[in-house]
Amino acid sequence: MGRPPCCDKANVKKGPWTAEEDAKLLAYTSTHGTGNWTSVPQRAGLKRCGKSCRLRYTNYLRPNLKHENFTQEEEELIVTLHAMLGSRWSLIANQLPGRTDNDVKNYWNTKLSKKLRQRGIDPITHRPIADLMQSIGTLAIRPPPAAGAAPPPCLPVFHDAPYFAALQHQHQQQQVVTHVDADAPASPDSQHLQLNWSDFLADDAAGHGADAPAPQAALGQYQEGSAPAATAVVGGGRAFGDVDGASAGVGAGTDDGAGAASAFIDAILDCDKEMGVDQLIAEMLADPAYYGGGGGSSSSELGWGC
DNA sequence: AAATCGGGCAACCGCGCGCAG
DNA sequence: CCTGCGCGCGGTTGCCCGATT
Repeated sequence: MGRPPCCDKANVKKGPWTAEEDAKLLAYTSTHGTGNWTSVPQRAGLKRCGKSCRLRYTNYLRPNLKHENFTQEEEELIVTLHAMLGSRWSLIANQLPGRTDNDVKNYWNTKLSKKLRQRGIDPITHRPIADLMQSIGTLAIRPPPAAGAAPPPCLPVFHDAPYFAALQHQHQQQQVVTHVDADAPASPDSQHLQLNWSDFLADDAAGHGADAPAPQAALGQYQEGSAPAATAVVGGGRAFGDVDGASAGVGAGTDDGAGAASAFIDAILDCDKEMGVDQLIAEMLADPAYYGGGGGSSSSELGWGC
């Protein structure tokens, strides 16, 4: 499936770029700009796929790119944004001047995720691994559905009132950890920046509790650009979506049980379109309640870095 | 000194989305 | 409305190089 190759693979060079190729591409883009990438190889005299040219330019040749190591502040920002956005590397990279999505992605995969694991934090959900295991155990003891009932959903069923109540109570104790203090105990403490997603679960319950049709309450708050609602939505969404294993599974719950998880997805998509994610991120980062950069804790106080 | 291993990073691949015809 | 195309994204691969045995 998918679109056909953008170029004749038999006649294009692959593999590492040479200095000569770099010079040709740079010379072309500096005089003609980066318009139609498919025509760039031919015009620049390169036997490369246009896609390859674009990648080389954006990840390596583009002006103002930083090639030095990531700073402590950048590390913290990446972890914070990953907790909010997940693996949306281009959005994260947008907040890091001079960094590309590939840079951020590689740095996360090779360094930051390992750092988090070493601190006992799941790099996907940003929650303590011990809490995650406890959550999985709680889900596992849920009674099986009655005969003839719909197949079990991939996600917790939020309109199942007793189950929801128990789950909500449990998650009130759980938090999304966005910062790791290398010198502190692994368990989150009050000094660290934490994102509570139980708030969103509460919104979800209030908005469409036992049999309400749609998660409008939480979604509405998010669309207004409210930092607390938005942050809580993100935290809950990541937690459930990734525990389940794939984002596709988030929407695979029961019809009216989409609840928190689907509200999260809808909210993200709607906000991307309607208000621009950059603006949202800026608002969130400006709020000291959600990111220490606005005041409160400095990098040194957090002790980030190993 | 040679072989092996593992980390880091550049590059590739497949897919979704938006747009124009 | 449908189709094809270009772009951008996230996931993955594979090479390079330093560390270790």
